[in-house]
Amino acid sequence: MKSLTIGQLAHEVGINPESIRFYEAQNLVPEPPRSLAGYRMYPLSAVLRIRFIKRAQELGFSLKEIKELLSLAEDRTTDCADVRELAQAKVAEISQKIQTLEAMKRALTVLAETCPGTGPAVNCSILESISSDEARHEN
Amino acid sequence: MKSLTIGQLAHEVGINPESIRFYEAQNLVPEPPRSLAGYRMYPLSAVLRIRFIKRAQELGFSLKEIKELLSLAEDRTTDCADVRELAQAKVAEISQKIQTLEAMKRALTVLAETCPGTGPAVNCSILESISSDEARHEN
DNA sequence: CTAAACCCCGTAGTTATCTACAGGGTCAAG
DNA sequence: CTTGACCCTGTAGATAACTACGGGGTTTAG
Repeated sequence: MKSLTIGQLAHEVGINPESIRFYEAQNLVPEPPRSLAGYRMYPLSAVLRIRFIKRAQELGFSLKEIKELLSLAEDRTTDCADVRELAQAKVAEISQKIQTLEAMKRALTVLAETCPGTGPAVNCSILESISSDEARHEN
Repeated sequence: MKSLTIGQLAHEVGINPESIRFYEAQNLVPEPPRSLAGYRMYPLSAVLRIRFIKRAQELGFSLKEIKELLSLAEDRTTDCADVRELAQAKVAEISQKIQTLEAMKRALTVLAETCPGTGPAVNCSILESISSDEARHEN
């Protein structure tokens, strides 16, 4: 067995065939050769490519960024620094998101703690606080 | 001046009129009375309501959740505990997101540090690692 | 030989949160 | 009384990353 149908490939990597076609349409996966009947016949290397995509997604890269990573990976003249730059930019972006979430969490935790936890909500401190706080950006 | 046109209200809270109509369509803001010409005429309290929405968004609530918060806030029989529960659930959700992001950040940081930072990317450790790592979920 | 399970293409729908038109009416200033 | 800034409705587009569907052909197991 030298090649895989789209279904076999999808099964192998744990996504569904439609997603693979979608990746193809987005130029993340090259168009594979076709069988006589027009079926996509994937080389085994396609498994690696899709795993790369999935792993990069887990690391927080968007498909657009993954496309960039893939073309860097394919270009023999790419310098490591280019790749590292993308990685570092993504780290910075993730850090920023974390900061924002931490700020939201702190603010909400304070609210939840202030709430008496029982009694009519008419004077619930959470609702009051949401109503009246002028955006205290802690980030 | 007892009421505001949609443009005045929008200006007052710093969003644009289209968003207010959108909130109305989503039942986050009640339909206001209309002028003879059919213009929306908002009571001053609409300012508070939209500020509530904005503040809750900053705290990480989705519009759907905000709708829930608003109806809790309006229902005189609501108990504080119901509100606190929503807040705590949101704190948990945010914590989870933070954890995921922390894991992504750690993994990516390791990659970026391992990368020599120069030289051909053919054997760039980042690309290699993305290719071969079997999803090491650290979360 | 037939029925299930697969594949094809193209288009449309999903979720969230708006934003942008198009094609009209209205109001205030000069 | 005209011009520009506003308002109306309804529909479509933006973004991400798929998912579903309709209406077909193909392959394979029994």
